[in-house]
Order: sequence, then C-alpha cells, then structure tokens
Amino acid sequence: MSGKAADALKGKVKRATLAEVANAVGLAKPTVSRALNDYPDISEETKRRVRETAAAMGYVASSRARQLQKGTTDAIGLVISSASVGLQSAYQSEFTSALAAALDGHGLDLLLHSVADPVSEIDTYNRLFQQGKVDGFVLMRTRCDDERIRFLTERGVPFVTQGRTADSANHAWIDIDSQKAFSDAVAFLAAQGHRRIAYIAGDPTIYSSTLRDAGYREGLEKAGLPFDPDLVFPGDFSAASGRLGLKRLLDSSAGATAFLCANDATAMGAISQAVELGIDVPSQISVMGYDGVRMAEMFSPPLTTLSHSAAECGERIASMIVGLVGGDAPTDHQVLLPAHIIERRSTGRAANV
Amino acid sequence: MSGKAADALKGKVKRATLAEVANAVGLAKPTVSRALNDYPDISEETKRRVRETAAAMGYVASSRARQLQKGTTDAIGLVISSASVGLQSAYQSEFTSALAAALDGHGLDLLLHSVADPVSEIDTYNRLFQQGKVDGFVLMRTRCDDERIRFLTERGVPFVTQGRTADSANHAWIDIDSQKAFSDAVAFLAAQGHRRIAYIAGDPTIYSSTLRDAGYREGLEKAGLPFDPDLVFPGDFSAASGRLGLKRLLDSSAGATAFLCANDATAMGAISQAVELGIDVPSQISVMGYDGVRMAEMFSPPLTTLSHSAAECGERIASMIVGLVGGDAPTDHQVLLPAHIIERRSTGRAANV
DNA sequence: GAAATAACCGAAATCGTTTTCGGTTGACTC
DNA sequence: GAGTCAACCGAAAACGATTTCGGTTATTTC
Repeated sequence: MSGKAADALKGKVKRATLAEVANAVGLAKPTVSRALNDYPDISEETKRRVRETAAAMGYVASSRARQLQKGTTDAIGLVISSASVGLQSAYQSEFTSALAAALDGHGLDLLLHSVADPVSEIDTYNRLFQQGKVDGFVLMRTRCDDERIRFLTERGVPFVTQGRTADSANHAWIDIDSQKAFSDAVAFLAAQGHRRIAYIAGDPTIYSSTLRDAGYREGLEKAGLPFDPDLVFPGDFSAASGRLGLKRLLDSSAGATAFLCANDATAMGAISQAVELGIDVPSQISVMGYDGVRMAEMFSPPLTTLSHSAAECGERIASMIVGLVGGDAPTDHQVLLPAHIIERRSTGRAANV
Repeated sequence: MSGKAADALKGKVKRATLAEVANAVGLAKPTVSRALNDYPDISEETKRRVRETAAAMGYVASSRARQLQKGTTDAIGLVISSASVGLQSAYQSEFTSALAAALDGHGLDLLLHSVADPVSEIDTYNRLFQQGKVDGFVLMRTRCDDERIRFLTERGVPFVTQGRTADSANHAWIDIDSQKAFSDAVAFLAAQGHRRIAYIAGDPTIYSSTLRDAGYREGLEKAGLPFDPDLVFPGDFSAASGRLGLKRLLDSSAGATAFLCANDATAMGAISQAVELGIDVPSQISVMGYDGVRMAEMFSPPLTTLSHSAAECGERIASMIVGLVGGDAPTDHQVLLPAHIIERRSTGRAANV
C-alpha cells in the first residue's frame, strides 16, 4: 500500500543521482553529465575522474529523466493482437526474437504490447506514441487495406512494416518477394513432373496473400499449366486450414498431386491430414510450404519450403527504424529480399496418375 | 541530423501539454491533473469540463514526465538470450504472447530485451532496472543455480520466475508440477502395456529438468518398473536432441517401446526420426511429449502430451508481479499448477516384443 | 452573527537529467 | 601589455507531469 512499506520490504535500493555524483567529485551537474556523455569540451583528466567516481557509486543515469529531457525513448513498439495469432505463428515469433536482438544492437528496446480487442488497435498505437513510450513502430502482418498505416503516416510517426500493402509507395517497408517465391515453387513442382498443382491460400485480408496468389498463377502460366479454381482452397495461414484444405481438395477429385501451401504451418497441417488419410508424402502427393521456420526441418517428413531469414529481416528493420527515427525519409527504406527453395523430403516426383 | 529537419520531415505532431490544457480550460495545472486523475476534491462539473477540453485537444499525458515524478514505469522486463533459444521454443513464445496480453490487462507493458552474450546477462537486468526502464522482471527458464535470482533478490528488485529453482523458498514463482506430470506419464504408458519406457531428458542446467527426471523415476517406481540408465538419453529440449536420442536409444537395443520426452519439441524430433527410420508411431513405438504446444495437435501423428495452459500461467504471473511491485512479500506468491494428459495418436498399446 | 468545516482550487517544489548561455582561467599573439 | 582565443566549467532554465501545502470561498453549526 504505502510507498514506505513497499520500500522497506524491497530493501530500498537507493539509487545514486547525478547531483550526488557531482557533489562527490566536486563538480557541477552539467559538467558531470557532459563528462559521462563524452563531450569534447571536458578535459580527459576530468572525464576520467568523473567516470571513476560514478562507477564507484554505482551510478546509472535514470532513463526516465533523460527521456523527459531529450524527448526520446529508445524503444520501438510492436503490437500484437492476442485475439488472432499473437506470437503463435512460428515465423512471427522467430522474427520477433530476431528483431529484439537486432534492436538491442542499436541500443533500443522492444516494447511488446498485446491488444485483445481489434477495435482498440489504432487507439493503442496512438496512446503508445502520444504517451511517449515508443519512438516508432514495427508493423507485422500488414493488411490489404491497413488503417494503421494511414493513421501513422498522417501523424508522421516513424514506422516500418514487415510486408508491403496495396499502397506502399510512401512508407518504409521490408518484404520478401513472395510473388517470385511462389512462382518459383510452382516451377519447382512442375519440374518434378506435377501437372495438377493445388494451392492452399493464406488469409486473404493479409496483403502478402495476394502476392502469393499472384505468384502461384504466374508460375502456372510460365509452366504452361492452366489455372483451375478447383485446385485452390481458401485457407488462413493456420495449420487447421491446411488440414481442411487438403481434405477438400482430395475429395473434390480435382486430381492434385502437389499441394503448395501459403506457409509452413498450413503445409504441416496438410501433411498431418494426409498421414491421417493414409496417403504417403511424398510418394503419393507432394506438399510444399513457405517461410522456412525452424520446425519445418524436424517435421515428418521434413518440409520442402521457401526459406527466408527472420534474422536478416529483423536486422534490416532495426537499422531502418533507426534511420527513420533519425529523420530519414520513409521512401529511403524499402527493401525486397528473396526467398529460396530448400528441398527436403515432403516433395518428390509426381506419382503416375 | 538536426532535430528541426527531422521534425519537418515527420510532420511535427505537436503534442498538447498539461499546461496548455490548463490554460485552455482556465485552471491551474495541478487542478487539471487531479481532475484527469479523478481525485475526490475536484467538483464533478470541473472534472467534466477538464475532460472535455483535454479530449478536444487530443491531450495524452506524457508517461515520461509521469514516470519521472511517480518513480514508476508500468513496464515489466523480459530478457531472452538470443544465443540460445530466444523465442524459438514454441512454448516460450506462446507464454510470452500470453504474458503480454495479461500484463496489458493490468495496464503494464512488456519490455522485451534480447541479450546476445550470456556474460552480460546480469548486467542487462541491472541496467534495465537501474535506468528505471522496468518495475520488475519475469524470468523464464530458471536454472538450477541461477545467478539472476540471487542478484535480483539481493537488490530487492521485484520479479517472478516461471519455474522453481533449487532454492525457491524466498522468491515469487509459478511452476507446473512437472514431477507429478512425468510420473503420471509413466503410469499412463505403463497402463498401455509398456514395460521398457525410455526417457529423453531436457537440458540438465534448467532446474525443471531435474524435476522431470525425478518424476520419471517416481513413475517407474510406482509402476514397479526398474530404472535402467540405458533407457535414458541426455537431451537439451531441442528437436534435434529428440532425433538423436531416439536413434541412440534404438541402436542401444535397450528394447524401449515407449519414449517419454522432456518437451514437445523433443518429442516431435523423435517422431520425425522414427518415421525416417521406417518405424511406425504408434504401432511400433509410442512417443509422448510435454507442454501441450499448439503445434502438437497438428503434428503427424498428433502428439500425446502433458498439457498446461500458457494463458493461465501468463495471467497468474501478471497479477503476481503487480502484487510484488505493490509491495507484497515474494513468499505470498508461489503457485503450482497441474498438467494433464492429452491423449492423441502418438501413443498406443505396446507392440508385442 | 461568529466560528468551524467542507469543498474547491493554485503557487511552488519536485522528480533527475540535459541544454543553453555565459563566465573564468590561462596561454598565445603582435 | 592589451587583446584574442581556446579550454574548461557552472547557474539556471528547460522537459511535463504530480505532490505538498495552503488559501479562498460557500456552507453549516450553535
């Protein structure tokens, strides 16, 4: 209840303040501050003395006070919606982890905020920035029509999206060339003799899904294969949709021998369904994923997938956001990275139909 | 470079300050502050007026300034080590996600910090707290001999561990009764006719591993089965160790028909290895995991596992840390939750040997 | 009708830094 | 020996809230 009681219980670690250090070393506060921040107008001798006393006193500058003065926070916000996926998607969590590590390299912290109600999402972004809790944002899972982007752009809040949107000309983004990736995937499967290549799509509200769809069609075209709506199942990136999709596509007797999935989770779901139905992968059907999550390698069978590096993505985003917060133009930071096929054992030559 | 230029580029969203609101509504700063914070000594009429003007001006209190004054941060730190697992473990990321959501419910943010170098780990905890960036910590993956706990306890920093340690009498923790869980698991497998139950252990430096080990032995004892060192493989919670473990245990001709794994990732690795070796699960061998991660359900075959709720764990931790920051005694917050068996298709009756 | 009591509000201090703006020194120039 | 110029440091004002402590009014109370 009372602060006193709490302090007593906590053992009350009295932190040293700048004034105390100044006092101890016999200099004024500003001098000590500048010495610690390595300003050029302080003699080396003084700096040394100050640093030593500060260290001896266990002094650590209060970032609260510094933030107030400098108007900056050294934290980047990442808002996840607990209602939908949260960090449940393997790729998202690998990416988040990588991002935190990369930000750390730039002296930034990652503020993870979860929002339960999609309605209050924008509100959360607004509050976090207005309150001065973060200097900018990283947006995951950008949607075709993404209100967040409009909102943040209007207010001039620095942000980087992971994934483009329908109108990405004016903001900073990083993305995987998923269209090419899926086109490549179709080519890869076609080269293995597959002629009926099914596609279990991702959540259509996520913009990247449309690119993957386009890649699928582009791949078919290049391979000289006809597009057949019966070979497409509308999934949502979940493993469950992979299971359902595979079953539906098989039942439909569309004659698919290969199943290209919007992501690894979907592919794993599809495979588990196949196994359940007594269908062998890859001798009877081939299944291919996208993302290259760590788990894919340990799946049975190990998943053929289109891999791209969460670590690199995190790294690049970190330096992009640093640039933006520093005043760079958003358009200076737009990066497209490639994905490449990792062939494992969930794909193989087409069975003779 | 220059703040001016940056501001120009960013469109300079001028935030309203308390003084401005006070000015606009014709009252003094303290009055406005108290009105907004719903103090009892401000008339309803005034409160209403203040709230309206504030809202109209889009005023949001700067948490930087408030933090400085109140000495609190409303953020909880979570430090992950990118060197080892990071959020790569499915359970850890499910838990983190749940924790963020739960903290949000208490008006707290989660500060995710990644540390590359294990040596600087303690330093990171220290800095984060000294700088006043967080009010307390949540510790994951507690180790048998955990320096972090000593360090934080000494300084009176509020923290909750997820998982006990060798000496957990004096700090706040939440844990799953993994000893009982593993004992139950052995009983479960024994009931299916298994007599040679192998065990792929977890990282021995993590305290929870020792409890799981103990549970395994306890289970054997209760089932009247002898403990055989040849049936135990020292893993490390990774899928890779599951793969390796299964192979070694099979090669050793110890005659195992069931494989109890330290966690789900290990179990999945083991299964993928089995499939690769042409061994059917569950008709030839049974494999069982622990944690009940979401992916386990979509594995092929779906994994029999010991499930416990990451959501509940996050929820409880959130209220524990709130209590601690408020001055509760750490010993008031020690919670043991049960895990329960979820039978899926990776286990079955023992094959006739 | 004087005195006590609420109810409501404001002046100034405070939290712990950083920044701005000068003010001393001493050395160096011509 | 007056003037210039670095180099080094300090006083005071920020930053934007909250808290402490009183000081007005309006309302009771006897």
